[in-house]
Parts: sequence; structure tokens; C-alpha cells
Amino acid sequence: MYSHQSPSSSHDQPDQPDQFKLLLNQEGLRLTNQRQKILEIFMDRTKGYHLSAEDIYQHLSSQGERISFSTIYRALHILVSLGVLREIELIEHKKYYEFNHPNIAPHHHLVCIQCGEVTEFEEDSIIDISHREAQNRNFSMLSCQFTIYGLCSQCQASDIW
Amino acid sequence: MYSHQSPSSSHDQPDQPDQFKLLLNQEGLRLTNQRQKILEIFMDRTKGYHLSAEDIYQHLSSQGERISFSTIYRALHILVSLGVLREIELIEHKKYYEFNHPNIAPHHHLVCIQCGEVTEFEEDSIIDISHREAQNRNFSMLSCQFTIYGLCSQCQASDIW
DNA sequence: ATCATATCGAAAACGATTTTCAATATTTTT
DNA sequence: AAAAATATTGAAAATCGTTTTCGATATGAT
Repeated sequence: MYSHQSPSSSHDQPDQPDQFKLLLNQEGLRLTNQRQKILEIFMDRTKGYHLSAEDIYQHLSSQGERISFSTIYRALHILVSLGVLREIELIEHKKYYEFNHPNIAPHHHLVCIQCGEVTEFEEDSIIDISHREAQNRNFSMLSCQFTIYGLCSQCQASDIW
Repeated sequence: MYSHQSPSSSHDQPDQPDQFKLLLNQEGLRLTNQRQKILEIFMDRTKGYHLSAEDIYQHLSSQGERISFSTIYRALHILVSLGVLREIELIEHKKYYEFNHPNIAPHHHLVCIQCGEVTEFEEDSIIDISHREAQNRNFSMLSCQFTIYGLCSQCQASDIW
């Protein structure tokens, strides 16, 4: 079981885990051990920006943490609904999640269909276009996804066709 | 080889089925009955622009045609690889196909996440942006997909939240 | 403590798609 | 026109990422 006195209560600095706890509690949800571990992975940018459920499972397993896919998927859904994560589908049939830092501008993706490398780019006009097109049709826009598929320079070089 | 006197040779106007046959034959493939039926659906625009495998199955079934999903999926893949159809993923985990009329400019989609209504729009700057971003990163662009998700005017009205 | 509720993991279910495989159809070769 | 080679078919099983079910467990509130 977890310790009674939260490890963060001894700090002065506002503690991110506590913020997440609050967010979850507001919805009657709990910041469990597993959910905390998942959040830690997203906050550690060295582990990648775009993580799939599989990636998370691998990360935690390699640290010796035992977690089930059901728990991972459930946590991801919750975190998306709370606005903590953003869900994107870079490869068909596979969802990726990224930390939804509110200060970070919305961005779009370039995907290499060979090696799977993902690069981001920002482009304000995309959002402008989206808004304009949505308005033209009396749509209320909720989100948009713009993805460019191609071959990265390395994969272009290694391809002989 | 193919029939000696092609049924279209009596026409002056070039016959589309024969063009498809040619296209397929060039790859050692055959324009079978089932493939022809599928093509007919796409050419009849009153049946919708964006069709899923399920849609095609329903259309053919309602006409009394018997066809299996395996055949539909196989045909769709072939037609995409030949450039006859274009594949898009408007809803997660579900692919739609549209006739890839070469004279029609590339277009993008607005999807109502409530009722599923799909509207198209053209916007040349999307392609321009794609090319620019791809070049910036030494990507060779193969395709891009831009989709705006939101609520259509009707679904906005019927929603009380 | 006790009760209500949230969460967990394992395993089964899902849904769209893909593959396998034996039977059938079409084309090409004789 | 038969035989041989090849492509296509449908039914059923397999995939794959994801979701749900369910009984066991953990947490939070009274």
C-alpha cells in the first residue's frame, strides 16, 4: 500500500503529482500508483513525445513495474478526457498519446511510412484554415489533424526502387 | 489474350470498363465480375463519395449480388494500388474509399463526430504547406491527410450540453 | 471498522481488416 | 479443344489494437 503521508507534502515547490491528484479527484477518480507511473513517463521527454499503449507497457516493464494493458488504456482515456494528454493517430489503427502542455502550440506531424519516424511542425495557418472552413459550413470545430506521410531522407537513400 | 473484338471497339467513345480491364491486365490481374460491380458503385456518384467496405457490401447485397468481404477488401486494395481509388480514414479504425478522378483536385474533409456527415473542401494552400514542410525536412512527400472534426449545425442544435 | 465506490489484472470480446486454403474460374499453352 | 498455369473466389480462422467483463482488491468516506 502507499504511504500515508504523501511524499510531496514535505516540499515547498508546488508538486505536479498533487496537481494531477486534484484533477482526478475532482472527477471522483484516484491517482493510483499505476496512473502516476504512466504520467511520469510522459513528463520525461527523453522517453519520447508520442507514445503508444505498447510503448508505455514496454517502458514500465523494463523498469520492473507490472501493469496490464487494460489499466494502461483506461488511464490513457482518463488523461485525455482530463486534457492532460492529447490523442493522435499517426499510423492507421494505432493511437499515440502526447503530453498536452497548455503552453505548447498545436502542432502537426510528418510521418515516415518506412521507419515510422515522427517529426512535428507548427503552422498557424492550418488552424486558421480549419476555423475558416468550419465556419463556412456552420461547423463547430473540435479538433483537426494534419499529417504528412512520406519518406525521411534516410529511408529515401536506402530504398532502391 | 483478351477478347479479340472488344465490346467497346464498336463505340467511338472510349469505354471505361475496358480501361479498367487494361489497367488490371497490365499487372497480370483480371477484371472479374465482382471487381466490375465494385467499380460501378464508385462511378455512380449518387451512391456516395466515401464508401467503406461495409457500404459496398450493403449496396451489392441489396442488388442481390453475392460477394464476400475478402473479395471486397482485396479489390479495394488493388484499385488503390492502381490509382483508381483513394483511401482515407475519416473515422478511426475505418477506411473509406473514393474515386480518384484525376481531374479532381485533392481535397480534404470535415467530419461531424456526432452524425458522421462528411463534407469536402478544397484548399490549395494545404498542399503547398505540405510540400514546404516536407522539403524543410528532406522528406519526400507521398500523401497528406487533413481532417477537421466537429459538430455540424444540426448536431450542435440537438446537443444540450 | 464499515460501507460505498474506484481500480486492478486476466481473460474474453470487439470490429475492422487480413490471411489461409481448398474450390472454381480464366487465361495461356499445347 | 484439352491441358497446364495462374488468378480469383468465399468461408472460416487469424490478426491486431483496443475495450469490456468480472471477480478480487484497494481506497476513501462515514
